[in-house]
Amino acid sequence: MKNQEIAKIFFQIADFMKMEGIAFKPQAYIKVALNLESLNEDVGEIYKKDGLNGLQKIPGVGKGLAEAIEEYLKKGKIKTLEDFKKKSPIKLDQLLNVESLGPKKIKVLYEKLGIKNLKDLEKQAKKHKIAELDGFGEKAEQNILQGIEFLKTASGRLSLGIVLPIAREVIEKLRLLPEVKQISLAGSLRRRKETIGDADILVASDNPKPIMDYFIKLDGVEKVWAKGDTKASVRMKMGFDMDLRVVKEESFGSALQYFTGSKEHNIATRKIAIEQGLKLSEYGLFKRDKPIAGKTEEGIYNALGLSFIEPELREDGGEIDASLNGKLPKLVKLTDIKGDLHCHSNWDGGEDSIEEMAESAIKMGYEYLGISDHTKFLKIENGLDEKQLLAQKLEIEKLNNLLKIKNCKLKILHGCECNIMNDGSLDIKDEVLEKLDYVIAGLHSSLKMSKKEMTERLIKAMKNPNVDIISHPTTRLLGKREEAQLDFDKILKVARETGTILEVNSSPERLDLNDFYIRRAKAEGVKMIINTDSHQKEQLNLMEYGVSMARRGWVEKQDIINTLPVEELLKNLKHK
DNA sequence: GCCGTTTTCGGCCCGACTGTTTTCAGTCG
Repeated sequence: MKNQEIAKIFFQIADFMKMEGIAFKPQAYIKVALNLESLNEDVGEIYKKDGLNGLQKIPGVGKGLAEAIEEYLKKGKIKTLEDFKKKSPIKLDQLLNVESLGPKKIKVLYEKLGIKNLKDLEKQAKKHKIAELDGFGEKAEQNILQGIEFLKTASGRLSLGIVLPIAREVIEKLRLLPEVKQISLAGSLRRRKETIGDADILVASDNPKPIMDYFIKLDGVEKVWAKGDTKASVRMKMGFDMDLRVVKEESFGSALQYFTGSKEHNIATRKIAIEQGLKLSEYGLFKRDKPIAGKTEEGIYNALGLSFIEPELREDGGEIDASLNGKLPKLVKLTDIKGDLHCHSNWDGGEDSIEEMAESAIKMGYEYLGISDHTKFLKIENGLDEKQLLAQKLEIEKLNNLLKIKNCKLKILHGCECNIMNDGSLDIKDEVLEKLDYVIAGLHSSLKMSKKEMTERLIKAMKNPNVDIISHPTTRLLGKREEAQLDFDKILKVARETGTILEVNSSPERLDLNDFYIRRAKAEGVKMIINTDSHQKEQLNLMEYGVSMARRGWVEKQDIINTLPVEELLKNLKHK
């Protein structure tokens, strides 16, 4: 898929143009780059099918950019970018990562000091050459040096699982201040993107000063980037930035809408406002200069003729049209989840016993808990063999009897997470798999196979009548391991035909399937299950992350089988 | 560079904060 490559080039061209002071064109490139990034179809395929005309059907693509895409498809490069690079040897994408540097300043740094890359930048800053320049100063030089340090220590975005709990802690502390009338997460965190650049928090108050003062002195704060009357930005010790913004209560809804984004969603909603002769900003929705909405987000959307759009959908991925036409999905909720089928016990080296896991599940109000320990191929995880699985079955029957006597509604289901071998066979004999309540199969080894081999391997496993669920289908580890090469269209087709359920793995380091694949799976009518892959009882709480991904994938309750009561759930499995 | 039932030309979302500019440009979101 060339989409991402072309998007990257368009972003680079836009940056060079900004550096040259070219107006408006950069936005045109950026818009198309964003659209390409989120496009489900391969531009190469579009071009093959419908040529330049097909390309021009992509929003924002006109004649010029269609030809640029064609040029890349044919030659693997785009002359516009090559020319920019020839004209200036600046490593623009590298330098733009430095906080406080933009295209204009980078241009000055190159012209006056010959700075081309991070190394030059650091050298000149340490020699105090930058502070001497017109338009720069001591502060600017310090900020550059700190920006370089940050780039060395942290590599940009952190996972949702790290940032969300910290941001929630900060919110709970701020909420205690008497000046705070309302408070909410905003930005990508509220939209629950899988990785977070910085955490945004919005507060409604008439008296911001004490809030700002308190915020910049919070425990987790390492450095204060900026602090004004209504806005402050700090660096957290955990390696990400947190922004706090305070607005008046009458603007809280419009500010929340604005700061939740995404940027593309905001541009789209503002356009709708403009079409209706209104003006939408973070301060409210205005008709001439009179506010007609702003207190609540619902009020803003409704005044624009839209029904409320859940934050997870606000990516300009069709949610505005769906809202206009009353076609928004009724998203699955955490409280819809009735149980968790991917949990490990101390039988395979997990931390807690089946009984302890069950106790936690009871506390969570679950109707069922599935124990699915690793199987024998995974020696490093103490994988169970056939004999151990049968012994485990007896133990679970015993525990279920005890639960019944205690009048507990929880039922423990017995499964396993068996290993899909290189040839697509499983590491546990079918006659034992048949005796379990359900079977999960997962890829855990030889993850670098070719696309064709990997796809065939997974398809063979899905065709096994004992395999109900495929765990973490793409095997990616966020920020650590690329997803396996798979022909996802084929996988979806076979999943639907065989009734195999795909897992949405809630572990924050996996989030696999991700939102993009989830939406495709739903579109193909493939059923999914949201599991935690818990290796200790506390991890049962990670369910919300998987639910968030599912919501970002436009998924409704009926698409997820563990929203069903236990008898219905079992009926939806291949296992009989 | 794109787009259009107000336009094929003239617009393109909009505001806060910083630093060094004595009135605002650049950056960020």
